[in-house]
Amino acid sequence: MAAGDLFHKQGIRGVGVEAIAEAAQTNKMTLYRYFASKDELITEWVRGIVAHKEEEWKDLDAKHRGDPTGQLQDWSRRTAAKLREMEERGSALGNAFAELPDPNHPARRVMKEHKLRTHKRVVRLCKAAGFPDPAFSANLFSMMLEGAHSCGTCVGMRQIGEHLVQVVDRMVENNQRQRAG
Amino acid sequence: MAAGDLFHKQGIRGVGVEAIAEAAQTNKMTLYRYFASKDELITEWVRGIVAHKEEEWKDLDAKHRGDPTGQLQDWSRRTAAKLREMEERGSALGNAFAELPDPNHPARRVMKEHKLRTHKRVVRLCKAAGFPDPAFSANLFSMMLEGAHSCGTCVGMRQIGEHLVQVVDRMVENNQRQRAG
DNA sequence: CCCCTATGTTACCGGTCGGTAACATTTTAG
DNA sequence: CTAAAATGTTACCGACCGGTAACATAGGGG
Repeated sequence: MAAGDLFHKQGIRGVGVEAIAEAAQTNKMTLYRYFASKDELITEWVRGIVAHKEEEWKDLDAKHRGDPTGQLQDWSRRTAAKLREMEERGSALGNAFAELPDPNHPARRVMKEHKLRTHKRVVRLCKAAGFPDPAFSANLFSMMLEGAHSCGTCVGMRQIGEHLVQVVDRMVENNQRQRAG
Repeated sequence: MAAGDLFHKQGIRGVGVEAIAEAAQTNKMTLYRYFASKDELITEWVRGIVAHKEEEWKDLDAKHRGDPTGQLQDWSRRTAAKLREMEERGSALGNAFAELPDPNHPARRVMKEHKLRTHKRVVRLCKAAGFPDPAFSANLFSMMLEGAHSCGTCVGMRQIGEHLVQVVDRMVENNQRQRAG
């Protein structure tokens, strides 16, 4: 869905259905034959993003099977890579969350469930990696990964990405050293 | 400005000028005699938030004069306290940022300058606190503080606040131990 | 008391937006 | 080739929104 770029760049509320249709190389009428409302469009877009992220987690899991610390490190590296080519406008999901004040909006539910799944996954990884307080470390990771987006707008995405990777690496190494020694 | 609550709760774009006027216990006309446009209203609101935050930094500085680590710790504690009484809807500034896609919007400029000032301040504090890599540590702090808002929506604001405080405390203590030993 | 200023009221304008109806056109399948 | 299904086109509706004009009402200082 190329229309998603519009949502991300101009904000959900800032882009009209007509523009969405144009970006999707169709027209409003056909759009409304597939989606009942703009909200459904939004929700489907969010669902797509979430699905993509979950897919990435599967990739991560496949590439580092039985290596939780490797997964965590790769996760930070991928995030840093994405940050590098983002520049200015923040996270798509984060912005969408901000633009949908209604807590009962279906798109919000999708996001929340995804967030929860992701968080549980990170906790699980931290536990498997042998962190003494998995919930604590997971929160730390999540906070940084989330915060990097907004923080990068003033520090520069490259630097924030690098530091992100460094922090995660350092935490992982410290943990491994502690377990070994 | 009580109208600011509306901006925060319903989103900038989701609240009309009429509603703003009502919240300010006046009417649209009088509003437009003081503010040229809705964008100016937004900008002034953002300016208010920023001013309040800067004021808090002054407080922090006054309360912990010559004690940079104390400032950092108190900063995290105050943020945690605010998180605790926030529940659901994220950071006002963060959301505003997401809702103003135009990078040349005056409100965005205000936010960006504030972010930059804050970041420099944190770097300065980290340097004064004797952190070996101040830029690195400052980024770490900032990332966590920013990320806590969005992260708290799935973990719970209380827990995220506690962990935030713990992390900062631990970092500070580690640093002090390293300098002493 | 009166004038001047600040505030309130109402109605309105132009524009945009989400969504729909009716009809024309193209594509696909049998 | 033809019938049916999908897609495109145009025009429109009602609602809302940012912003303004004109006028009414207060209210405070001389």
